[in-house]
Amino acid sequence: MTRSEENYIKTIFHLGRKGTQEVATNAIAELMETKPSSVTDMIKRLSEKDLVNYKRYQGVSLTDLGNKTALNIIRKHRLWEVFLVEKLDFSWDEVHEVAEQLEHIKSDKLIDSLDRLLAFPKFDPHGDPIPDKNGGFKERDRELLSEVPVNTGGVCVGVKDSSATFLKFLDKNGIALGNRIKVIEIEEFDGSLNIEIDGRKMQISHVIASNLYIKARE
Amino acid sequence: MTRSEENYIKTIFHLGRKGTQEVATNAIAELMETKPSSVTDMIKRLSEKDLVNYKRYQGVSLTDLGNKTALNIIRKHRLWEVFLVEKLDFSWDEVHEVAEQLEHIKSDKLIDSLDRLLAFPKFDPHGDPIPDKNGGFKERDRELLSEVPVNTGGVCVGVKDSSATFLKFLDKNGIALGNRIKVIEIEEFDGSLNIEIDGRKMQISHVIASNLYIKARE
DNA sequence: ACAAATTTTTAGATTTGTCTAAAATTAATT
DNA sequence: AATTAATTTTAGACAAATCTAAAAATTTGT
Repeated sequence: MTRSEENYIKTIFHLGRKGTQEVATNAIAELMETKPSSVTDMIKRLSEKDLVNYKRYQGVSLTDLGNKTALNIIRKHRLWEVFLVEKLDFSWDEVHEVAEQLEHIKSDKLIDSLDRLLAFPKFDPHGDPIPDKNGGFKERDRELLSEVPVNTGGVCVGVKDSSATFLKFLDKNGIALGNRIKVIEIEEFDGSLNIEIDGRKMQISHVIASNLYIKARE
Repeated sequence: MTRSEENYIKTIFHLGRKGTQEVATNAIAELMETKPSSVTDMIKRLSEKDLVNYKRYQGVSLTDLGNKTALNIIRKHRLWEVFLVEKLDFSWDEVHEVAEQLEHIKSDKLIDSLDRLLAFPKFDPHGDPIPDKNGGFKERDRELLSEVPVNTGGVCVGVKDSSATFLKFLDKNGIALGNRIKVIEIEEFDGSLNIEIDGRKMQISHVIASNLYIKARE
């Protein structure tokens, strides 16, 4: 597998999660910042290799092999992210770019040893689950902060948007994974929330709340 | 810099160390297991980028920029080797292949943090020196075991041949960096050596001795 | 349902890095 | 010094991955 093929597989995986639909050529092109015609070319190659199911004009989906491949790349990406934060003191907004490179390194021994060094972490620095060697992982029970009613709350366990911009904003406002968050009031007018976070009161916009996951209430 | 360009620069650097001569196209092709015509093509590209000095039919040498580039790649390669051995329990014959991939990862912060994690090592697992951030490094005073006279010795500090085959042979015979080696007798007939290594007596061929470095006698 | 808009694919070109085969240059040998 | 041998370069071709521009298929809107 070339680096480029791996990137396409990964993108198709991420787009495939959302809806159960086939993934559109244009969606892939947009996310990868490339042209639809390039996507079509690559899809054909991936189809030859039995990594995707493809019928002209009908979008694309991963085969079992493609799915397994995607999970392996994601496993590597997320393990490297943990490594960068835990061992090299990277902040959570700095890890993505480097992990994008490291995820393509080919060595089973390397990744298994890394897993061991990190004590087999189950989640990456953004709260996303890390697939195990066989591609298995359990999506943690969680819900968006914007979805819970007033007077409930929970521990912050992940972010939906993991862009550097959003993560830096959270840092600046002292919001991090592990914080205990409780919704005090929801503003009718613009949907902004008054919350209590680790004892401290603050107000956040609806957009912020809709990108923060808290552990689901049982 | 593309991966391929980096590999050429690295190869030219290694070949350039040996003699002070310009490096021959054929030598590069042989070491990289590619064709001379491909080498010529690439040399032209590197020349355009001011990484090598090149005159047709006259061989090639690194510019200052090329040299700096080479040292940076070698720094990364050797730091990753230390990481693999120290943190991930790789053996010294397993590190090269993976380090060949890792050396191309682009992130100054990554490599500086790695350097710190490893406590700024000065030598890699084969005893080769690790250049610092500015490309500076001191070649350790050392000599080949095959060059020292009877009854002298020293600590084993490096290997000349770092192929997996040779390293595995050393493992099998209990020879490792840090061992104290003394030459007891040199066989006239085939140049093989009777040595004492960490108290234990053994015989090694001339070829073996000419690939083991010991710390130079003052 | 049919025209318009959108999406997707094809066709042909480009860049990088490689190759083979042939030509040019340099080195070696007698 | 002239011929042979070895090395190096050129010329032309190819695969991977991309692009632009145009054609084909699908979806949308009225």
